Amino acid sequence: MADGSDQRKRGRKFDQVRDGAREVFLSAGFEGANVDDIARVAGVSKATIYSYFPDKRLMFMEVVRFECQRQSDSAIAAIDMAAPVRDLLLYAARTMLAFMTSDFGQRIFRICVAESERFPELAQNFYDSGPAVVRNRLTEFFAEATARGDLVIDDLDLAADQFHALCKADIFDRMVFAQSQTFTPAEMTRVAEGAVATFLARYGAR
Amino acid sequence: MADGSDQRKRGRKFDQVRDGAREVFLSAGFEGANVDDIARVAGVSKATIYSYFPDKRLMFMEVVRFECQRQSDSAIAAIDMAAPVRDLLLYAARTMLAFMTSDFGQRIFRICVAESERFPELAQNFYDSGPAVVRNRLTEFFAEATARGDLVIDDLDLAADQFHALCKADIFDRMVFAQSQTFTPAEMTRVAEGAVATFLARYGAR
DNA sequence: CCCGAAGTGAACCGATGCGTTTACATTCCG
DNA sequence: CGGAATGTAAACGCATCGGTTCACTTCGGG
Repeated sequence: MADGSDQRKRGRKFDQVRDGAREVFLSAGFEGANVDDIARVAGVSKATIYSYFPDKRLMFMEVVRFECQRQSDSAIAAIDMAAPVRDLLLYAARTMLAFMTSDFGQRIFRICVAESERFPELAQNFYDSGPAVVRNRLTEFFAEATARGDLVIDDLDLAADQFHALCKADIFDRMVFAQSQTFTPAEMTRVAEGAVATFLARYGAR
Repeated sequence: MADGSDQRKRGRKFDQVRDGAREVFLSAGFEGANVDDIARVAGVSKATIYSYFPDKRLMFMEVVRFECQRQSDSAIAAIDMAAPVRDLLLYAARTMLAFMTSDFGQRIFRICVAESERFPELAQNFYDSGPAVVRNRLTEFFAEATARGDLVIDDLDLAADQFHALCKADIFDRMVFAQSQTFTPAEMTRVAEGAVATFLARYGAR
């Protein structure tokens, strides 16, 4: 209800502000982001910003909330429950790798870690609105595949976590410790296929 | 040479300063650390600090350098090349998990991620002075075990990375996204044994 | 015991950055 | 058109924090 597009008290430039804030926060973190920069990037005056948000902290929280919402909406990526196990796993591995190595994935991860003291629920909210959805879907699939006899899994949660972990092998450490930002398709294929092979060696039906 | 204990120009309170800086930097990060706090924690005046270090940045780098050195010295933990494969893997898994979940491990990881822009070589130096040592040792062991016929590994590096990744399953996400700081022995045993089981399912000789 | 080196504590400087204010412009809508 | 809501630009107050200075005290070796 309300006035048709959920504008409430937001002025005409609300989206500009939020998008500018998103860009600056994402690339500089909370502490590193400068409100004057946000105003400049958003193409808006600082007074306008402060007419929307009482302070920088709440502005940050709104950006995060909105971003989690966006992610949540798009994370409902269908997983074809009937697909062959190996195909599905490979698809899931590639999807996770693609997100993890994406610019957004890297930045949001860094922010979650860096601001975990200042914003304790940030990381949890982010995780719940995306990665957790995928993980639950995967667990669900594992349960069905186990029931069908395609997989043999005793600890479903551990299996899901192991698969996720296997997908990060090599790539993750290089991202964090060697500041590699880009990875070739070949590198990602090697890791994804390796993850599937190891996972199936343990949990595949003989 | 020099004067017996490598004191160079360092005054009597050099260690106090470095230890205080270590404590504050480790718990607050570089930006979050306040020089007056460091002085207070070190039990020293600010002027003394600035008689040792030209600025905060170099003080931070000295702390990191020293800490990497310490880690490097203690990371040469012996790995018994002749031990049964399963025992060795379980021991390695427990060791990695213990470090990763330790207070120091968690803090240093957070700093590496948070300050990677400001100090690009920080993460690399840290990694090289500890985790890389263990990883290389493990790769070496895998090569020998493969030569002996105890393991069947085609891509040694990927195998090492996968093992490392498997050891972080579940635990890592809970640390980063749910801010869990402590884990019960049972939780760590579950993950460690799961990692070894999955790894051997793929790479163990039949 | 003496003297120079090391350390102290507190005030101070300058930069940065959040948030406010004010005087003015633009936009929207009846 | 006309007035109210929305936005602008720039200056300002104020707190924080890195780094300096200075007058004074403490320490330690000859």
